[in-house]
Amino acid sequence: MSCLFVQVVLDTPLDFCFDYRYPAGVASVQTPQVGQLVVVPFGRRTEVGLVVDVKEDSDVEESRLRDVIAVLSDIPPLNAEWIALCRFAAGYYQRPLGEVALPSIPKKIRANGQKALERAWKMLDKADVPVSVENPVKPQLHPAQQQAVEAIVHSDGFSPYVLYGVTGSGKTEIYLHAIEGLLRQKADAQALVMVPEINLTPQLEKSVRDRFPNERIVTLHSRLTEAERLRNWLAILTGRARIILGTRMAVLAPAPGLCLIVVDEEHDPSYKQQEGLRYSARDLAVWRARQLGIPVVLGSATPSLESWQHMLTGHYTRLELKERAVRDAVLPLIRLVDISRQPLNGGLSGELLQAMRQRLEKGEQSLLFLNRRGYAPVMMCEACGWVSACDRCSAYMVYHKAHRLLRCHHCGCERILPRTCPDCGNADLQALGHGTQRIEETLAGSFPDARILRIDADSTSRKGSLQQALDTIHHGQADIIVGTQMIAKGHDFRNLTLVGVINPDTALFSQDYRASERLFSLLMQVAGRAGRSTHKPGGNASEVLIQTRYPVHPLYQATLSHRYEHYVSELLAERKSAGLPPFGYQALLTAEARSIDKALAFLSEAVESIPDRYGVMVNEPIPMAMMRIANMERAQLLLESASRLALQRMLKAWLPVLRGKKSAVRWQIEVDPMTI
DNA sequence: AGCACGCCGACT
DNA sequence: GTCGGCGTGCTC
Repeated sequence: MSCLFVQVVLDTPLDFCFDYRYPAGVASVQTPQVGQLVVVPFGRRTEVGLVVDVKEDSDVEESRLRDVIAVLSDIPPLNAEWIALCRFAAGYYQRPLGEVALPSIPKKIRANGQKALERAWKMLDKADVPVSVENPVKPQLHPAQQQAVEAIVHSDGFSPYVLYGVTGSGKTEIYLHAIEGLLRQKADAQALVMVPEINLTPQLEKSVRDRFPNERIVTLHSRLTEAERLRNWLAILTGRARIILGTRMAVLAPAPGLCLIVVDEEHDPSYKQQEGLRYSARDLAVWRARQLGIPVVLGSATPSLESWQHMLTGHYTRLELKERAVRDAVLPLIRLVDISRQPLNGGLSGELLQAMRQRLEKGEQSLLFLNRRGYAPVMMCEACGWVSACDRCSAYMVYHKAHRLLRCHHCGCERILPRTCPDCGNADLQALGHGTQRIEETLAGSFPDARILRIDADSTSRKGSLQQALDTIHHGQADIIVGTQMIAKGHDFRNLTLVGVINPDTALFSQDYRASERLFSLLMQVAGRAGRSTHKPGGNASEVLIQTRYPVHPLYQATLSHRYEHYVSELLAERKSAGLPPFGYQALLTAEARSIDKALAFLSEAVESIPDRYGVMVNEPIPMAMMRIANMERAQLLLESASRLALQRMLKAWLPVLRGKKSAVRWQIEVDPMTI
């Protein structure tokens, strides 16, 4: 009998597979199959790998071949579609297959934890029969929702949808109905719903569980314990879990019966992984849907320009929700407060303070949104001009008053605020600008009787403290909330009728061409926090006050109507004339070294080593906007092409050359970068 | 990436 | 005389 060989991928940065003999002893337990997990010797360790091919012979020298030690025969093989997805992601984002496929397999499996596996199987079997509950209440769909659900449920093959609707227009309800319709079509059907942030999974999970009390629902995100991850992953792989909820990593869930993918808030930059395999979970979701021939729903109040353009060209179908779903709930009134010609009180305009006072008198809540934590973004000596610069980064250290600390938000280093200026000894250091802590202080002075709650990364570092803060708001135990990004997404507050946006102008002049797109969606999102439920009779409409020095800017003018499309065509025209995404494709090579010259020199050499440009435009290497972080200086090289294929070909030919170069400089390539 | 082997400085 | 620095080389 001829010996069999298997080709195995392992979690290494090496961009190739390894052949192993598949000995008769192992074959008697289980015939070799693509997608199986096997235990193999690797160097002087043993590793778990994934079989990607079974063959009659191997090109590898006989003497170098080693034997497969064991097959993880309890675990059903990962199917060919899943492997193809990993292959695509690895190829497109220019990483080895092993770095895509293996990290998505639970660590307890890779560590060959037999006990953990047994326990997980047992738990799965025990909880396999959910208790039947009486039918959940389903709200009546309005016609636009009905239409959207019909379209999704009756999709024929690959069908990408942009579900475009403002906050509160009932997108979640559409997801729930579409899931219900599609799961009903096949007994083994599975649905995947992704949200951009881990903080949003609990509330999604709750609404899904309430609606589907008889289905097994699992989550997949980075805060699962290893035991949970193993259990959930097995539930997905065996088809027991019919609904999968998760963050971007869930796009790699090995669901054999996938029939629907939902990407909620599809425009959100969090869908792009910023380290390791730098994938876009939204793009992979669309690829996966195409591969499987299933519908994919991209939901947003402010769709990405990429999706919007696909919608214009007819590649994606537009499903639109024009009103808020709750009866009588209206969109908040947006007002621009011109702060260029008026004195501010601790960063707050008279109009905003007045509006807050009114809310306090009526017992309603206000929210101030400010994307800057800490007390003041920089400290300064007015006598000599000293500023609180970080020694290790090209950034200012932020003042945190509670601990009298200067803290660098980039490298994390801290030092105590000096009592006097380190340069001239002046005793009077000034706080410049406003962070959430300082706004909180100002408010405490202006509204001594109000209950003020600050929500930012500093106030919610303990586990569960964000949820606790949100509960405080829901229970009406806070009058004024001051917060960062963190509160912009998802959470709706019933008694909140005023949102103030403190300092959004910086994004208008950012180097990053995507900054204004992001600002728009952020403003729409914070506006969505206000007045989601029916207004009290006689009450005023909810209001959003945006403090700006540029009220005539088209971006702000477009927010007044809440209609993204008023602004999006302008953005698209700009992108088109500049050849920027979605009309062009980019890749970014970044290098970091002890000195900027070394990083730049590396990039210049890298340019020299390009074997074939395939017409791709290669820009000059330049220092990055944040040039130095933690004493490493960083430079970047932008590659641009009107053709995605040309860019891919160029990278495929070039990166092996680059990897072959021995250099002390750390570098990485990012395809479709989000920020440049 | 790990984890070897490999050849030069300060310690019991 | 050994412990250990991190340079370069390999993993079927």
